Amino acid sequence: MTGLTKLEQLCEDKGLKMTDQRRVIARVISDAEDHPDVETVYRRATEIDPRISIATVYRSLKLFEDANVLVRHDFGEGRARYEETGHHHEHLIDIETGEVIEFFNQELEIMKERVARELGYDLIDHRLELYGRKRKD
Amino acid sequence: MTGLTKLEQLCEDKGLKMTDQRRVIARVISDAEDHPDVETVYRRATEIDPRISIATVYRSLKLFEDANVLVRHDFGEGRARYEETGHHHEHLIDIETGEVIEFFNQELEIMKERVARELGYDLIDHRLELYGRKRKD
DNA sequence: GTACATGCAAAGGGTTTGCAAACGG
DNA sequence: CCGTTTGCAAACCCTTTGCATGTAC
Repeated sequence: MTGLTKLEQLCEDKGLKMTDQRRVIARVISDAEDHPDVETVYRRATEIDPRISIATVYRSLKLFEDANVLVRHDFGEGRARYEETGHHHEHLIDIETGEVIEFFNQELEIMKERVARELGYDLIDHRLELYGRKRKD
Repeated sequence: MTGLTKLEQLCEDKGLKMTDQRRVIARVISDAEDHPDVETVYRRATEIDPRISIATVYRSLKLFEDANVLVRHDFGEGRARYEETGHHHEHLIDIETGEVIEFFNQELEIMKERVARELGYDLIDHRLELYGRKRKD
């Protein structure tokens, strides 16, 4: 028996009605090692089950995002990318390949909080992306 | 005699052909205390001179951006905002009012560089935005 | 003069939505 | 069953572009 993915389980726990389409989309995200955009999720989903429309992909991803089981990223490419909610991390984007590298730096986290506080704000969210070129030496 | 704004002067120095429209758009940005989006630049520009189309605003802003006299920002609102190129700073966006507060923190700058280097990359660009709510105490 | 800039409206890319039909709990 | 979800296509928003006309240098 092939169990549910963690994402599917999470969705069920949250009481979301799980249609075949939503299950497939949840699995695609679960299986993704990258940070796929909507078009990519759509492509991968229809490979598994062609009865899925792009509109449903948009609607499901938004639903999952609102349920906090999924995080949407906007890397300034004009389209959104998604990944499963998990441990917090930042992204470094390789400007030559588009590859996305995850990293986490505790000091950076602390400093963001501090800067916001010093400006009189509670930090609600943030965005930190580094764009770099692989060092060739 | 009303002198040229710094931005107009910069554009002329770079050899850009300065039409009336471009001058008005440059002045609008120069006078802006905020980080106006294209629509706002268009509105302010047409108040000064109605002979300006939105297409020209887009084209001029892009031209100025390519000439590095202007910086484009994407704060994830689905539309671009612009500001004059100047001293480097980051932005904190008030999630309730949309107000943009500028800040600079040397430690953060150093750490971004370091993180990229440690991952084997040369830092080419970055994006750091804090989204906060004004502390009410 | 002539290459370049403009206005207009149409096209473009990503995303959302109205509606009737299909479906999950 | 009945409210929800879906597919489809049209609509949307921001931005870009083709073309004929106008203009800075």
